[in-house]
Amino acid sequence: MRLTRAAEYAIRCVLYLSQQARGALVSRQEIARQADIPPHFLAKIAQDLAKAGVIEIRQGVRGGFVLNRHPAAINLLEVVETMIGEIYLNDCVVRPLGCKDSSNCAVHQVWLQARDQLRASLRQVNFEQLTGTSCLSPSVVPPAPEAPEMTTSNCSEGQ
Amino acid sequence: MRLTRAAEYAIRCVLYLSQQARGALVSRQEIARQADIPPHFLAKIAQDLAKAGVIEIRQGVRGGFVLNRHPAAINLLEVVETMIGEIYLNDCVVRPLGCKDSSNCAVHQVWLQARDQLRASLRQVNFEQLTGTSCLSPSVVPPAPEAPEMTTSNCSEGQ
DNA sequence: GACAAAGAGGACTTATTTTGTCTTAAATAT
DNA sequence: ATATTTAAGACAAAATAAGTCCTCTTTGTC
Repeated sequence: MRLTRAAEYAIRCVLYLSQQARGALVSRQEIARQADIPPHFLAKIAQDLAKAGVIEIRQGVRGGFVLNRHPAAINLLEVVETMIGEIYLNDCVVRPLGCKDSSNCAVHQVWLQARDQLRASLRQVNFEQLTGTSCLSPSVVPPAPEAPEMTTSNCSEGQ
Repeated sequence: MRLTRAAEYAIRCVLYLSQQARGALVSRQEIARQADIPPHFLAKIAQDLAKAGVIEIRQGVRGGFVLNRHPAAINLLEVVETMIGEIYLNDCVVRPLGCKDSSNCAVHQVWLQARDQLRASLRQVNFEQLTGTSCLSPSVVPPAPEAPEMTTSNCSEGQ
């Protein structure tokens, strides 16, 4: 019942890109370092994000990732579902054939509605909104101010 | 991001008991058979449900499980969280220490709200409401009418 | 054109969680 | 007493998630 790391990392990656100058190209290494994502894992995640049209990948010597759209045009649900597929909370929802008559099954209905509600919530939030005050905000993460307690603590993480 | 089988089974178990006469004692074997739950797995699940005060377990020759409260007094959230612990959708929510200032982190807030919404939805539903028309309803599951297509198809399952 | 830097793509490994089984012990009705 | 039924917990298998590695391709620079 938890978000996967891959989805977490994807959020952080897009968030970091959203905080850069519009159209800025950022290397994988930089993002990996700043957002605390295993570099090779980030490579995979980026590929998925690129397929979904969220970012553009530039190969070659001065390669890296660029945000493909304005942060306001990317919502949280899209990034999450790019990584984990369409959200569904139990099998009954995704395989209605298991129910003889899903539309009449009360249990089914509850989960279906909960899922829709969750998806709607995430869809409402875009990355422009998130850039304001996130734990990855420019004022918080960069090189390292004076390391008050924890060194690489980002939000949407915790450990 | 999915409900575990254990939680699914717990829902089916409580649902089945809710559909019996008030205070009826049902053997583990019967529940396992009717609700299509691996018998030994059901034993563990029942223990958790008993600890949570949802059911009572009677040992010995004519042993089995009894619903401890009226179905209207048991909500879906309680059964689910008995099995999987308190719902949280990402680590940031449960470990706010990972954020330097969680209350200001926009990402954190979104997930927190989504979680609360989900929990509220599940809390609103009790098992009296669910007994009406579920795929485990008495008219659907019992011995086996004439087996139209699928033999053991319950709701809140699918495969 | 050759070289070096950076990402693509996929195979592979490890870790973690979930699911399920089995075995021995305890309770209880008859 | 005995047979039945669950308790409790160790153990095994399977599934999923997380992470790493290796080879290939792309592209800027000299």
